[in-house]
Amino acid sequence: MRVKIDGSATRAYDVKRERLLRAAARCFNEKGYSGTSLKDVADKLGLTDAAIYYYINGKQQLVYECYMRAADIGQRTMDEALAAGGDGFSIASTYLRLHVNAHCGDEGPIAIMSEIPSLLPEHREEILSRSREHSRRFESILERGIDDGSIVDCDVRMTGNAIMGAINWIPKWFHGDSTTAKQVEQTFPDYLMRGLAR
Amino acid sequence: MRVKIDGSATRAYDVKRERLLRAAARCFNEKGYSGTSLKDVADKLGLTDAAIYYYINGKQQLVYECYMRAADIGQRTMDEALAAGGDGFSIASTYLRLHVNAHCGDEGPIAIMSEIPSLLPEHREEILSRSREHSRRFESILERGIDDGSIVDCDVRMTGNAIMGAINWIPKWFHGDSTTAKQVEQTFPDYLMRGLAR
DNA sequence: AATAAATTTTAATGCTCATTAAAATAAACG
DNA sequence: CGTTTATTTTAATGAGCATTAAAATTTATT
Repeated sequence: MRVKIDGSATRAYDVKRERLLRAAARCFNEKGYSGTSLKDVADKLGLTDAAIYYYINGKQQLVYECYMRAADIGQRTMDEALAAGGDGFSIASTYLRLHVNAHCGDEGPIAIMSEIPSLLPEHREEILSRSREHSRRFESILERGIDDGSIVDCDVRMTGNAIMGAINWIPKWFHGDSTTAKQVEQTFPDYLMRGLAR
Repeated sequence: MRVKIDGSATRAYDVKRERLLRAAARCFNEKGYSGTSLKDVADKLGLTDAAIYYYINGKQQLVYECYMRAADIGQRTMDEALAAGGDGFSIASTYLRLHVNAHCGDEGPIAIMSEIPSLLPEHREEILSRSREHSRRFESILERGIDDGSIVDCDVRMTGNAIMGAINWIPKWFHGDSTTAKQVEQTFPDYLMRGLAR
């Protein structure tokens, strides 16, 4: 295991570690946590399975960090959308555009939280709570839109579930070609938002 | 292994076998194919893992049958919606209602095809082809609606992906309480269809 | 180049879990 | 009851895979 001296110490290491997280996220999204062997992940990087342990503590740590990274990105996306301002409808719209882009764009694949039950109890609690917080924030955007008249009256919990589901399912069929990526980014937010418009 | 004499021979056996498929589908939906051990499934039935082999040939056979069952139900749902008739919009609407109900209603959990890569090659081909066929049929309903003016002009491939994703994700958060089931059945088709209306 | 540090590999180890065969129990039937 | 048939369990086998330690290799430093 490596010890970091200071923040600037090891750029190369950090880059490779990030690459590892992305490769893992892609594998997990495609074949599930348990369906992915460390060899699968290592193969994508041209490494041996054992080499992964130089960057991370084990497989559980790997999902955990993938999920945390996804939570971070989701949170940032939400912050950004709120900062952009506007009525509820346009905030939600901005959020969707950014979030779809996070899945399909160059930021690389972000992990979908499809196997919470496979997490270690101590991780599960934290991830689940962040995920719930994220849903709650999205629902409150919908509520705001309903209040300001920009979004049609609806069950925000269920509608939120529908929208998030549509997005979370993307990695199941989208495998990263840039033509399709553009289609997704243009179509998804449009369709999902049309269902909310008054 | 059991040999069936004739169609009517063993009612009890068939019932238990069906129960097994449902228990497996629920487990697979929650924890993924590889994340589910035969013991997990057996526990839900009050059996030992080995007992499962009395009903089915192995774990691969189990997913295969779960996925086939899902494909059967999806196909029947689609047939029914088409038989009900109407313009494209109302066919799509009927289909969504039936399909959401298949996930949340008493028909029990139906497997979502979230781990195609884990299937044996000979199974994968068949399941994948049925799944594609199903998508194609749904897209053609959307096209029909666009032609007859009941559905807004859109990219049917992407819009179909969005709708199917929203539905496929349901089992990730819905765990079978009947109050929520009603909410889903009332809200989902409504929201998903509003995005298609002209 | 010589040494030190960083990175990766090889080669075990052990655990989980699917699978199988044989034995045990339960149900049906005469 | 006793005997056959159906169902389930116990116990053993073996494959796959995460994990670890030590060795080998590559990269940086002087």
